[in-house]
Amino acid sequence: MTLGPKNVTRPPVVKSGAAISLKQLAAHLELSPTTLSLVLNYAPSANSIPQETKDRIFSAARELNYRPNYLARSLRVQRTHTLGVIVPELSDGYSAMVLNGVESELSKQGFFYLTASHLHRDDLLEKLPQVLIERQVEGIIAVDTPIRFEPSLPIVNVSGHQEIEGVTNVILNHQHAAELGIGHLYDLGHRRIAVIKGQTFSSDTEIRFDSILKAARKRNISIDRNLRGQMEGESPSPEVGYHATKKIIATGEKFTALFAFNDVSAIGAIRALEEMGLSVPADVSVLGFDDIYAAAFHNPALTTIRQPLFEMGSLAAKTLLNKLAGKKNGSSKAVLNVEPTLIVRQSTAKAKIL
Amino acid sequence: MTLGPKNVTRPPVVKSGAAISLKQLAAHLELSPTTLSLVLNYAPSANSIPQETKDRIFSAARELNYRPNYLARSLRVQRTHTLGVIVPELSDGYSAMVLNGVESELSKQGFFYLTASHLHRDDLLEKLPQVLIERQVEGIIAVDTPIRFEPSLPIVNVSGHQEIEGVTNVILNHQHAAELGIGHLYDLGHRRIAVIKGQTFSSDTEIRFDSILKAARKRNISIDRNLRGQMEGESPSPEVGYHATKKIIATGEKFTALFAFNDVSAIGAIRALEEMGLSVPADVSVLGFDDIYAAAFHNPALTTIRQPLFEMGSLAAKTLLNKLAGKKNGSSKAVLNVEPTLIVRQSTAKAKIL
DNA sequence: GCTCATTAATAAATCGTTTTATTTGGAATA
DNA sequence: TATTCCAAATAAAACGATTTATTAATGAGC
Repeated sequence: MTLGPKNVTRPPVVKSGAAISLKQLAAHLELSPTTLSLVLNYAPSANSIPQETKDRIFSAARELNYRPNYLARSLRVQRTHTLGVIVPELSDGYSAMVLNGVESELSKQGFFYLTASHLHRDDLLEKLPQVLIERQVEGIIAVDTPIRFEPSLPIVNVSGHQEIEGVTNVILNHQHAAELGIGHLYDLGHRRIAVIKGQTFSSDTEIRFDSILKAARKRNISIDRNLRGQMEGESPSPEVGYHATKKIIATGEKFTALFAFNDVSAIGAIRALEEMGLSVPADVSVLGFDDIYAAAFHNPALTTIRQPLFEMGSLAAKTLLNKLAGKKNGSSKAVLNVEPTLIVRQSTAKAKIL
Repeated sequence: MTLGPKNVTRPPVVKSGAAISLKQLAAHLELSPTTLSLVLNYAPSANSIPQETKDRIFSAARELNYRPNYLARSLRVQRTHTLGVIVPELSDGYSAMVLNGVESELSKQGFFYLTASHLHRDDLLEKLPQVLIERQVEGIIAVDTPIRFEPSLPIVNVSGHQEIEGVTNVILNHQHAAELGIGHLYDLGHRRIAVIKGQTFSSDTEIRFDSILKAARKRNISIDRNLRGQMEGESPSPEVGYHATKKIIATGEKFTALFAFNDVSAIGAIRALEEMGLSVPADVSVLGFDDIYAAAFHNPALTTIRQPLFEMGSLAAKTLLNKLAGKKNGSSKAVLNVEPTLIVRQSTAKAKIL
């Protein structure tokens, strides 16, 4: 293991020099801006221009480090190659993962994006799309965010469940997810299952809960009223899962498994259970949702329903870019489904006989 | 707990209507664009214009939903109110936290930002600043990212350690951090301490390691060569900490405490230790770094050196905006220090007698 | 009745590109 | 010799705003 030279400051590779405009470059070459523009953009009409002139232009552009002003170009060609992305907030792992997928796709296609967080605030939910539109984004990707405006440009909503003209929703197959989760617990012998429901502001809250109830009913399991927890508060920390679980325990109702709304709340739930002297998974199995990074390395490692968040992000981006490319003709689906996966780790085990 | 109506699609609040330009609005009012511009921007020279006319303008703008085109305005006034932010990647919690702080400050001041990930790739490290500059960002915030270009605009580097003209580095007081960490372990009686060193591409790797050695030496502790682990590979998962720890254990050299490069690697380290039948903290104390969300809810909860990542992000943003505002005069410090905090949780305990 | 200031507005230039339409000089054609 | 065509380039308009300079009409002061 070599330590290597420390605090190396590599010589910068790119020389700077004040920005130079096309007009200045043209003056320098004693040519018109038109000619330079045609040549530099490989316009078809530039093939009447002799190679020698082209070479002069290219090499001067390189030497004087000419960089076209994207603002001016965008204004003229009416395309910004920029999207807006609206998320609840950046800190919660979920958004960051989706964003990661979005970025990976956009960067492939030369697009950039402006990020904005709405923090669940109504005023921002209304204002942010407006200011993004002022900034001439070509489309908007919303992540777990309610649409409070009439879309005047293409929109893809990750985990959106509203049916709105012009909005494509990228959503998880929740029925399948619930089948996987409840099926897994059922197969392990669990019959008394607690469920933690998400915050009211999460788009997936209702459908996830309903799907779970349905999957349970299918197996003749009913989720006792006392075993239904509710996540409350804004915090994106495990605390909300912790408190919800404490409340369930306080009812005295017995259960052998707990299906959390997501991994973060599952982690809080485990803490609450262990504080009460209950061991996971020996006494109670805990099932998470999402499969965030922390899930695999929690102790015990979380069994969870994986949402392909990165893929959902890149799918959203891909879809939006397609919408932009295929003007009009791409009537584009209103819903795109992605499939969940059951990831079995250490937080679930055979049910204890009550 | 009420379930509430499901799948509510609230009526959109903002009506759309195709975008209208200033010129069109002016035509509609039978006034010149100049007049509208002066009035709408509250220009001083507009106070000769009678209130009645102003009212007509304002109400027409509202009714026809006039939104100034930010591109056109930016081009004219030569300000974009946009920054570029370059991060290694988005998924790793660290960048997301810093970004969160950046955003919170920028949104206060009406700025937006374009995010770009360099993925530790040399070509991107050189290209990204260029394309951001083409897009007329007014400054760049780099996060844990080496500067490979001569700065032609204001730059703030979070966790940067290169001394470059025009670049302000926001850095943690590593000497203090090391004192806190080693001091804590020392006070618990630990004398044989393993240290996991960061990946070579992390800006903080060298200084953090050196500071730790120095703090140890000050207490007459030397860190055995066999107890120096190295994180290897690109992955932002705990796996790299896991493997580094396995290697240390394999040397057979005994130790009672381990100081990890960060929380993610600390989590991997704990897994490796437990796999070898060593209990944390009973047999080995593990100390993390950063205090990411997962730290508090890991099992055992991580004792860690907290970096105020959110604050570092907002400080970086604030500093950059100040640089932009105070043209020339703000000779602006080259280094801004922020202070670490020791957060004691459950992963450290009194040293076992060897 | 003349000058000057004020009010209410506008024309035109500008930001840095792209694009359409036009010009220029020479060579080929009839 | 006049016409047409082509190569090589340019002028000017446009994108949608802001800003500087200018105008036209009115009223005040002497």
